[in-house]
Amino acid sequence: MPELPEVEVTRLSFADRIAGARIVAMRMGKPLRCPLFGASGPSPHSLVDRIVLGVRRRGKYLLLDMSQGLLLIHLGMSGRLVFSGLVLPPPGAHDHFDLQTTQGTLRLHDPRRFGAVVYAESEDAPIAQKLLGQLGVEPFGPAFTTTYFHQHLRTRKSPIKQVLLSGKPVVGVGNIYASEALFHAALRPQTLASRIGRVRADKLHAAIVLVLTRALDLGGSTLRDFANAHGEDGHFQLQAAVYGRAGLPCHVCQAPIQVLRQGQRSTFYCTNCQRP
DNA sequence: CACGGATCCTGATGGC
DNA sequence: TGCCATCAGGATCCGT
Repeated sequence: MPELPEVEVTRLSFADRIAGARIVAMRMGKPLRCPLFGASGPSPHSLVDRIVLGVRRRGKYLLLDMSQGLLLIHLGMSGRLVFSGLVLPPPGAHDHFDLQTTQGTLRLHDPRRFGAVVYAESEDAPIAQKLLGQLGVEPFGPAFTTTYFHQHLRTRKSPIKQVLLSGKPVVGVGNIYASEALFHAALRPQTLASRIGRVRADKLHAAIVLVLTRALDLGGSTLRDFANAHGEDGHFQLQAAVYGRAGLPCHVCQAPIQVLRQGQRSTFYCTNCQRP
């Protein structure tokens, strides 16, 4: 479900409410992408009585800082977090993690189980480094400059759509926002990244920031089931220019939006507005 | 090392 | 209605 805007919207929807809470209990359901605790890690019970200090985000990971250690939470394709001060209903078949605190319960619902909840002693711990260490720069951070972006693209031989999805130059751009950013930059998704010159790289850089910012403002995209931790839908999908619009007229030129497969993912674009 | 493909898992949808 | 194929917001692993 979640690309960077959805993850950030989720974070904003419960960070203030959980900060300062004391952990009362924890429950795990079916296994997720990574085991919660490594072989030599603490027992689940040992999280009890730790204090939640706050929630940060790195790429598509949420980092739940505690008085000792942190939890890395990833929503995968189908994950959704709920945080409620009320008593939650008994966990369903796809509720794989509950963190009960003095201020409410955080619950991960993830039918496909591509998500992850992982404990690490610190951000420098091996497991945290393995998950976070290779990530590209933050799109809203100072390291994401036009010069850096252009230099990175020059080294990549793949189509630009796949380079964006790789998360190497910049994190947080997933399948929806990659198509959207390329549309706003007037770039064909098949264009080899290495063939993109400075001017168009700068344009794509601006398009990425613009699209992610707009999606954040609109509360993310709700395609099938995304909701923030309050249970509220996002609205970006209502104004997507190309994503999910195969065969429909381009809002700019009326030509039918095309769809193609790149790396087993659908890419949407306008042949007329976007050039190789 | 960089690339492309297969893979993890469940549910929704559409064609026959 | 049932059955099968395809697709879905992500990331990792494994050949080449």
